[in-house]
Order: sequence, then C-alpha cells, then structure tokens
Amino acid sequence: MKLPREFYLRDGLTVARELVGKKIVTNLPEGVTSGIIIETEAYMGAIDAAAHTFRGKTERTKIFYGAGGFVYVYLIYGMHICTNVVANVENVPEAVLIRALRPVDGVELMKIRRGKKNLRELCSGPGKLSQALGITKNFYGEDLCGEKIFIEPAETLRVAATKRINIDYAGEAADYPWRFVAAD
DNA sequence: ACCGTGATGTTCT
DNA sequence: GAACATCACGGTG
Repeated sequence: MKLPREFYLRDGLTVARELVGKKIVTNLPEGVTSGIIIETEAYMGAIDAAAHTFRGKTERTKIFYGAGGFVYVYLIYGMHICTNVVANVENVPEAVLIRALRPVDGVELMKIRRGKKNLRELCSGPGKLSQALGITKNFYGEDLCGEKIFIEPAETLRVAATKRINIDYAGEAADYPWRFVAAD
C-alpha cells in the first residue's frame, strides 16, 4: 500500500499537508523501522527565500529539481541529516522536510541507533528521526516508490499550519504558514 | 521547563 | 571563511 508516484507530483504545500498522518518506513539489513509523520514543512522553490533552491540549482540541490517522490537529504550543522520528500513535477523545485514522527515499528532498533531509551527522544526532530530510521547521505536520490524507503497511508489527523522553524534568515518568507503539525 | 553553548563538515560566497 | 531547515548537555530556576 505504498503511496504512488502521483501523490508526490502535486504542489509542495498539498503534499506537506497530506503527509501528516502517513507512515514512513525504512527497510534496511538491520530491520524495518517506521513512524507516523506528525510534523512537516514545505520548501517552495524560487519564491521561497528559506529554500535551498532560492538562489538556483547547484550540485547539492539537483534532485530537488527532479520529479516528486524521491529523497533529498542534506547534512546540517556538520552533524545531522535532514530528510526531505521531493514534490511536484520535474523542474518545479519543491520539497517537504519531515520534522517529527511517532515511532511505530522497530522501536528497539531506533533506541539502539539513537542511544536513547525514552520514546519521546527517538523521532522528535528532523535530525533525530533521520538517525532513528537509519537514513544517511547514501539515501540521496532514493526512490520513495522502491523497497528501501517508502510511505504508506495510515491515519487521518487534524492538521494545523504555523510558521516554519529556524529560518530567521529568510526575511518575509519566515512568516509563511508552511509548517504542518498534527493538531494534538 | 527553559536557556546558553559547543560540536562538527558541507556548501556556497 | 561564513553560514547553516540541529542536537545534547550542563547550568539555573
């Protein structure tokens, strides 16, 4: 029951909103881990001063310009991986940052990867959930319609929109309500 | 609970 | 060489 390519080919705000309540799964040699997505942010190409694509295409952002349904990962602050889902059609550079999950499958493996026992500490942030799911820079460009990482329908949650986090440098764009969270 | 700070490596100017 | 879509830790209340 993986989400099909068409799910991702729509505009980034729609994809970001609808990803809340879905289940993201990684399937690696060590085991399967998954969680319900409870927080996302949309990054909207050329009109968005907070997006990595704001100043044009670079080596790093190549995949951002490709078709939706592929993984964009990057290293932030020298030590954490952030996981994004590319949205929209080719040459429309939009993507959705996954910011938090509620852990579901493979909780023991997540605890080992994170070095933490508390459930709340496993996936409550973009760097944390990437580590818990075993996502590294090797996931760059991975197909979300493949076997290694994919997203499934799961729950219907009430969604609230707020300002995005930690993009003070983005001027006016810092105030756009492009962060989507499960209402509770 | 909140605040301040240090760690760390790419990318882009 | 600065900036960065963060986290963990230690301090204080």
